[in-house]
Amino acid sequence: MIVDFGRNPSMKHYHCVPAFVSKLWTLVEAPSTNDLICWSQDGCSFLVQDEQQFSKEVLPLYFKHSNMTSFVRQLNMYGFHKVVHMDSGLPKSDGQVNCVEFQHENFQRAQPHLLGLICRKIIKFIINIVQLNGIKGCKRRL
Amino acid sequence: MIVDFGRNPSMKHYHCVPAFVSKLWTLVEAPSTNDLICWSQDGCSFLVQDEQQFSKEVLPLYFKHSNMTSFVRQLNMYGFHKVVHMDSGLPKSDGQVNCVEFQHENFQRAQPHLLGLICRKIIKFIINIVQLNGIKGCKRRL
Amino acid sequence: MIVDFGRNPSMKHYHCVPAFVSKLWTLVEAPSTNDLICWSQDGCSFLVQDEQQFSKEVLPLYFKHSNMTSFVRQLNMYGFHKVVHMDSGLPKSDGQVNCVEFQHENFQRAQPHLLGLICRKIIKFIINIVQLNGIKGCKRRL
DNA sequence: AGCGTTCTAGAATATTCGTTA
DNA sequence: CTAACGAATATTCTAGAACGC
Repeated sequence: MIVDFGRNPSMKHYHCVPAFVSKLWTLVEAPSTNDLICWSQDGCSFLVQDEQQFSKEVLPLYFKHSNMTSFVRQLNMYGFHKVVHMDSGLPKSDGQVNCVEFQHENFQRAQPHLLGLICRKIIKFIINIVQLNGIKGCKRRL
Repeated sequence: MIVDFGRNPSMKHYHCVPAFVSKLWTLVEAPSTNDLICWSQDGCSFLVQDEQQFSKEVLPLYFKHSNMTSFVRQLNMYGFHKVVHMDSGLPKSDGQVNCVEFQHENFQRAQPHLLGLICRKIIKFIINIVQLNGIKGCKRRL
Repeated sequence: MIVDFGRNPSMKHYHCVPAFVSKLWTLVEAPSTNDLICWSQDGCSFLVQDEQQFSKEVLPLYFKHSNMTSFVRQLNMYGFHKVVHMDSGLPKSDGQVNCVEFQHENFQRAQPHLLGLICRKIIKFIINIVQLNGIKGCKRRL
């Protein structure tokens, strides 16, 4: 397995590592955004320091949106879990920024070889009414 | 059903008309881009005059991409069909721009009340291996 | 039915109108925060002009949190729907702030008598007749 | 027992890439 | 050859579920 540590978000992603996971790794590693997103001290999780600035400035560099909620939906989709802090939900004192932490057992600093183990949860089923382009009709119209 | 024909892309679209169809209508109607996308003469189809310029300049104003292929995929998804021209496939002479034409029986000039009849083809099925967070385990970790 | 239009968030809420709905009405009506949350032009929906500033400055005045996601969860819980705009998700030009719009058929300007019709969705929980510890296990770990 | 807050998941559309007919 | 489709991930809006009050 190969992981690309390219400096810009246009790096390739390889077949064993989903695009999201590859981008996330690059994102957390990137020194230029370490003030907004970085590894935790022990390297077993990552921190987003200022959710609002992060979503508006960093997310669109890697994804087609700037919504923290979409980012979190993807994290959950890949099995990441929020690390809940004792003071979450409490009002912040002045100048204190919020801090969000997420964790996945196979997403750890200096352990890129584990990334291939992170997989997306598959949607269980979908249905139903298929709009047929004229059931007996031709599939091509001139 | 209500469709908003507002002049700018910030107008709403309502639940009976899918976002794509609502955007497409606005796009074809918009006078500012009539040189790139417009109704055909009889109003039963629409034309894209310069595929390249259209995809790079117009699409990102309405969608999260600038790829003609993604636009076409959506058109097919909603039951639109390409109108094949006699000279398609022939080499273009200098200065002649390509022209693409698409059609849907419920997408016609001055007939917005038909838009609600245009519906997306539903994906027929999806499968499979669900990553279980520990089958017997909890769904939430703190 | 009585609705309290009190100026401060400590107003009472009355039995026919849930606390959340009562607070929401007060919030939208309040002139002091009209730059962040207000009625739409036709009075059939309400707008949040700057999601980030709104969540940090206004929400904690009325609720025990400052998270937009919690606010939205409540809105959905009471049957409100987001009104999707055509340009949603597209990159904003300079100085252009995001705008979120929500709607409920019984939440309209100058129609407080309708508020009593807004009710919370009932939780559709499944009763586990037999407590199957070890099989279904706990759903949360501490 | 019901409401409020939080974390996670469901469900539908959107985007991409590759294949089919 | 190419229009149309399959299939997977991505993004969005809404709902499920746990827990505290």
